[in-house]
Amino acid sequence: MTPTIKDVAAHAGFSIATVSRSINAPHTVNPVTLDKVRQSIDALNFRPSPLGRQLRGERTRLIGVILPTLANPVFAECLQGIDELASAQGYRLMLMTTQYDVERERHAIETLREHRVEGLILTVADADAHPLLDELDRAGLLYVLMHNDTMRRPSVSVDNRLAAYDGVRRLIAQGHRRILMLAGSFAASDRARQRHLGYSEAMQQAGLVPAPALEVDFNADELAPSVLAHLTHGANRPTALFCSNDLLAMVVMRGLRRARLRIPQDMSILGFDGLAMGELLSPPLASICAPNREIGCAAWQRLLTRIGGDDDTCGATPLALTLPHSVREGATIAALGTIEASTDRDGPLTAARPYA
Amino acid sequence: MTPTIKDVAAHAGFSIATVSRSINAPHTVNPVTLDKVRQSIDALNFRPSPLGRQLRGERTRLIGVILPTLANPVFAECLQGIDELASAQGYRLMLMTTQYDVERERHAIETLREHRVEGLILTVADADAHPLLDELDRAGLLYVLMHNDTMRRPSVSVDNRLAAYDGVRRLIAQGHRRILMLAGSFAASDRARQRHLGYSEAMQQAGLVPAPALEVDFNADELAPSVLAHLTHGANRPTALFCSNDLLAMVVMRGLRRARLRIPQDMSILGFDGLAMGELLSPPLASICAPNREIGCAAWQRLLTRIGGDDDTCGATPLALTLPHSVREGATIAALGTIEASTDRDGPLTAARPYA
DNA sequence: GTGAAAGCGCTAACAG
DNA sequence: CTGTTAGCGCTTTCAC
Repeated sequence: MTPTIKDVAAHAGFSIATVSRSINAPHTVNPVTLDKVRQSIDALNFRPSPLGRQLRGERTRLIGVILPTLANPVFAECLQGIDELASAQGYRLMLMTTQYDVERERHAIETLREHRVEGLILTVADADAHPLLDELDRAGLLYVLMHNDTMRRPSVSVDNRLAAYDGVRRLIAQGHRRILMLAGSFAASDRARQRHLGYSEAMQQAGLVPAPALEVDFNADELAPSVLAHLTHGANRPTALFCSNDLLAMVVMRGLRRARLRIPQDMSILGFDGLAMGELLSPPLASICAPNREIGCAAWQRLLTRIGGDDDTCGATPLALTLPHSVREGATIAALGTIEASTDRDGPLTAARPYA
Repeated sequence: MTPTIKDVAAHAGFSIATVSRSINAPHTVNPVTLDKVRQSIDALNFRPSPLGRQLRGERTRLIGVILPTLANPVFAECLQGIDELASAQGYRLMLMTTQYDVERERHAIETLREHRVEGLILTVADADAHPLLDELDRAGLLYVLMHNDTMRRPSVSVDNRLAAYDGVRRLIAQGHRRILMLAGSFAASDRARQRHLGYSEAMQQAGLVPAPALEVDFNADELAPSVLAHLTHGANRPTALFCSNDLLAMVVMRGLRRARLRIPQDMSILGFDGLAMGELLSPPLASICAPNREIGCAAWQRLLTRIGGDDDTCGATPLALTLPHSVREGATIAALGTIEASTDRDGPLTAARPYA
């Protein structure tokens, strides 16, 4: 069916070795020969099979990408970033999703290893204590994490703690004092933990009392009554919500509306992710923005560097690459009419941060 | 590094052939031998390399997926559907994106063919007259289109014309008479054309005059002044907009708001795609829903059937598989205060349709 | 500058 | 039931 190197050799009247050289090291072959070979290649429309090369121990030019889901645009955006660079540089993507299931993570890693991918770009639920990643380290298979917030492994992410801190400070600066953090069912993820830490720090620094993150079911059509009670009842109801991601923020906004709360008059909302879509909402969603596409790009670049052999593990490059976040203003946040809290001991938001 | 079949053979004290058989045809091998081999496999943690198999001409268990972009959740949802089924059935996905660029489509198809994928699932800009697809037909490489609306090729889609027709009828039933269709920069796509046909038919059937689709720049921050003029000026301004996809609808909604138009009081909006996200908007976006995940699933299943060899090209199965659409109610559509048009000669929306 | 031949990991005849 | 062998498409010594 598809022509092989043999066909070309026969057609050109040379050996397969010469054909191979014409492709991989043109300068080592007689220009006249080269020309004939090339003509045969064109005539037969020959393209060398990656399979042969791979088997020969060459680089497979394959990289594996493992994501929790594509339903969250955060990951689709990362993937977009990876794909743009990687495919322009001649690498192919093998994609697998895990639905945050550790067993599927294991399966994906195994499968991709079998396919001899040169490296892995992945997002796992919790990176720090992850036996599979330890195994990758041992096996010498290169990988770069995206979004996972850990110092122990190669990763590209924003500083989730600092980002959350910055965002919550914004809420506080707007006069909010009773601020609650909401998290999805994967509250156990390293990101969510870091974000909660940032929230807590911002609160404490303002003399406020941080609360544990309130877990919200992502997929339910309505907010659970117990959650709604937390958000609406009593004089101590929160005036602002920090949602651990944008999708959650959108679900919460819908839930609040159904409960006849107005946004932002009755409740301010701050998301996390910076989904492009959030800006199209009404009111546009205020969010702590991670540069998702860039995270994908950077992850690819780090992987490529490492594949290239520049093993700078012990060098200057830190394991965790932190990309800058930003806080996107949005009409889902309103200043609290009466500034209840003047406890802001730290001056304007641009003041010194508690940690670099 | 990774153990090969040879290592296992040596470890177990048998030939590689026996090891191979133990894996691929266990029943043909002596139980005692089998047991030993299996122990060696476990001991060495051996997993057969797909590369060897592939080269041997076996099935690669690879399928190629080519999508315009992942920035539009429509395609991410399709991909999700494909991935769920395919990876559960032991197939791997190689993903490439094209940004609607024909040259990249060509490159993607070529690349994936080189990798000996067993089939392709793809969405192209315009399927009918697509030389690359003709070439696939000739070459005998199986493929299934998603979302492309053509009768000439294997595809899974909704009936874009009928769907648009149904949606626009809904607008008409609400009293709207001046309805404009908006399309993105890929107005040339087969889908967009079909949707415009459906729009036109619904209009004409109600005695209204369909207009050409108004092209809108997707990525601009604001609506172009010329577009805005169309939408707002004069007594003949439209009261309802049919947007050829949901992302466009969202951009348009934002543009209208910035121009101080209220939705739906000043303008009704109907989208197309049924993005889950649309329901989280405020007001929730009315949309013509395509079952995107299911389209992905169905495309995979069709491909699998064809790979399986059941070449029913000449059989009963029609080339184009049409999945049912639905019209999602949403608060972006309001009934027109004064029902200007009682020209609706066709009674309720459930009446006979112009084509099956 | 070119060709012959080995071998990557595996499967599938074909012998034994 | 098991081993030997050839060969998938390719790169790469090693001779010539």
